[in-house]
Amino acid sequence: VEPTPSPKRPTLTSIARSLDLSIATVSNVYNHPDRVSDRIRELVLNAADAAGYAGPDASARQFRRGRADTLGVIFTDELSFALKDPAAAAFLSGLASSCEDAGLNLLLIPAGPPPHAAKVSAVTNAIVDGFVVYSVPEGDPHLGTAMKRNLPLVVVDEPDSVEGADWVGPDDRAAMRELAEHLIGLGHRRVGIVSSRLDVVAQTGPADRTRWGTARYSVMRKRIQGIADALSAAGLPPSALQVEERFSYSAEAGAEGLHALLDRSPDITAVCCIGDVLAIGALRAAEERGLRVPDDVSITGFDDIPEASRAGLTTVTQPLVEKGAIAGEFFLTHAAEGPGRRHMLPTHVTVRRTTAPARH
Amino acid sequence: VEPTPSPKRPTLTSIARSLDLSIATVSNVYNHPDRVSDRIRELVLNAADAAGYAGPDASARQFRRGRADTLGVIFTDELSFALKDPAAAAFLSGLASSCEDAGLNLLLIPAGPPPHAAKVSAVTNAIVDGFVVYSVPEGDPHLGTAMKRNLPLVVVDEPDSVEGADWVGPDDRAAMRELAEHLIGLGHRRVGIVSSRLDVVAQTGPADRTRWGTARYSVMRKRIQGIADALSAAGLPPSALQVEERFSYSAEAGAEGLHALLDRSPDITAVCCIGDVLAIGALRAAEERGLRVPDDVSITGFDDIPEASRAGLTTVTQPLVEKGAIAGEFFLTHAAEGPGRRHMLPTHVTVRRTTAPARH
DNA sequence: CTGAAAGCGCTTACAG
DNA sequence: CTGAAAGCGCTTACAG
Repeated sequence: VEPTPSPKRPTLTSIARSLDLSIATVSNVYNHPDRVSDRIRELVLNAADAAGYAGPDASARQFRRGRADTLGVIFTDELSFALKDPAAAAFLSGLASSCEDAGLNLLLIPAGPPPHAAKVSAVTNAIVDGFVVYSVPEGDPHLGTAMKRNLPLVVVDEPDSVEGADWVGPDDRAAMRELAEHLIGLGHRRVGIVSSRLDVVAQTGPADRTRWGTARYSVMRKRIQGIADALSAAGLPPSALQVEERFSYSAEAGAEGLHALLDRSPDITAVCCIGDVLAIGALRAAEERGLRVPDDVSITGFDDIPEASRAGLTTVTQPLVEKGAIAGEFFLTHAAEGPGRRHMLPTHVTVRRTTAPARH
Repeated sequence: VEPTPSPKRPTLTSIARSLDLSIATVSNVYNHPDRVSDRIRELVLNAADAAGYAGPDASARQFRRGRADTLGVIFTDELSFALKDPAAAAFLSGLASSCEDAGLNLLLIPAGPPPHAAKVSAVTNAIVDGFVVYSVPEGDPHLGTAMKRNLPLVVVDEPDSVEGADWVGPDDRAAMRELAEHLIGLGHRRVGIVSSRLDVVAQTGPADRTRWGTARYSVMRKRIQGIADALSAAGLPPSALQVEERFSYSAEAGAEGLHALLDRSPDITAVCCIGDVLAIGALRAAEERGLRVPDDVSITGFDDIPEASRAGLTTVTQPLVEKGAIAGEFFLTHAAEGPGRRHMLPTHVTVRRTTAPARH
């Protein structure tokens, strides 16, 4: 009489042994059902069921096969932060649609803000076939870690040029310049900008040219640069531009930013927010001050999230969902088409109800 | 003279061999740096760098250790779909915040709508330490697969009672009843409901009592039931309630729903949308019809997403981010506190600017 | 259709 | 501080 097997977690081996079959056959039941007789298949499935065996262990399987069928996504911020941005959610939604078609899972990797980076990054241990890096600052340590893993890498938005990576994003500078030209055309001569943090080293309040000109968040830098380009092309002095920096990217920050800007420069007639979420908050802040938009101040955003159109916000439209889909495609076609591809997303200025001629 | 090793991907073993060290020592350099002399550590790290070795292979490591440090999240819909709902994004954000603190990654598993379920579910192969299932219909096959894996399981919203799982969600029925009482108090006697799909088997158009009473999406069922409760407690006949079902959960669907409802029952004075996203669309549809809200029609939502407050929507407020955080906590404390816990989320009716006395 | 065998790359006691 | 050895659970040619 054999001893009854101890009540451990069942494995392929234990199922095989209990049935006096080889593990190869049991494996085939799950992986190549057609290579196995009906009788055996049923036998195995029943035994598995009885033993509470849910099929081959996922991590042993993945280890053995060498493919994770998973794409890792790295965000700038804490995940919990990033997901509050509808633009990021839209991006993720587009990415998910590429992945679903290919049967890929998405692993969200909480990279944490650079300060945390002393510890081993979750990027090191992520079981993935490649990475999509969403908008991280230049020199980000998680990006560095991802690069070392020698897996396909797709960078979204920033940093601008990462060796061995594909890239997808808009031309932030040109897009924002076009928006500023719209404003200048309306007669605006004093422009304020509300930005979320420009650099890894936090700073709140007015940001001078040196500060924003060397920002390691290159998307922010370029958007501001685009406005500066337009202003200077119109012959306006550097003082025509005021930048107010906040730490977070939220409606609250946008509201604070607008207040700060108008408190210190009451002659500002147009406030460009670096993103729609900030602009939504700025709209509310203008109302709090008893200012009518657009009659008293013009306010603009960037991204064109769904709420922007409902709020009538004038903004720069970029294809957010498509951005995610393209990032997914880049990963999927990485082997065939190699790294180094760049996909510039089309943008346009969408004029709605928050911009109007400057009041003088 | 030894042959130079072939240019394969470097491994712990190849690094060890090239340095004439044991693999245990090389492993220690990465896993227990303190157990290793400075000299050896540097030696190994340099050799690894030169060889392009990024550290122990993630999946071999995970296989060996037996812990994935990853939580799997299963959504009802295609992921790409789910992420368009700000309530889901807020939930995920809360979940991410619990996970970040614990150093867990989040694996988003595209479960796909039930029709797809014939194939092997991604749930089977997901390398995770547990699952959070977000609002799936009763009898969902992915949920069944997840249950079989014998891992900690947390169910959010629905289904209602899953054996061996923890649960977190609001009391949908009571919450919606309270909202309906608010409406009845304002004199409304004919109420329309716009719902996204009620059952796995799609159907668009009017949903009769049998349809919604047996809906496998229990959240929808309960919310409708809550309104029916209030109406019947007020002595109103079943015909006081009209339900319009759409397939998707989107602003467009909400707009279509409102139009359909008012086309067929022009005497409806209040439209309850089963969620805020639908309500946002219904608001727009009312405008399209030249109806003033709330003077001509009252419109309500459910969830209280950020945009709801900006739109002035009267709705049921539930703590969305907290819901995610609690789901994360449940997973984290699963071992200690065992399954079967239920956390009922508090809700309240938030009256804003889209409800007013009924026009007669 | 079924099975014996090799081996994926690593970590962990344990011994020295 | 360093190393020899066992083994995690599985899949895949290959042979019969």
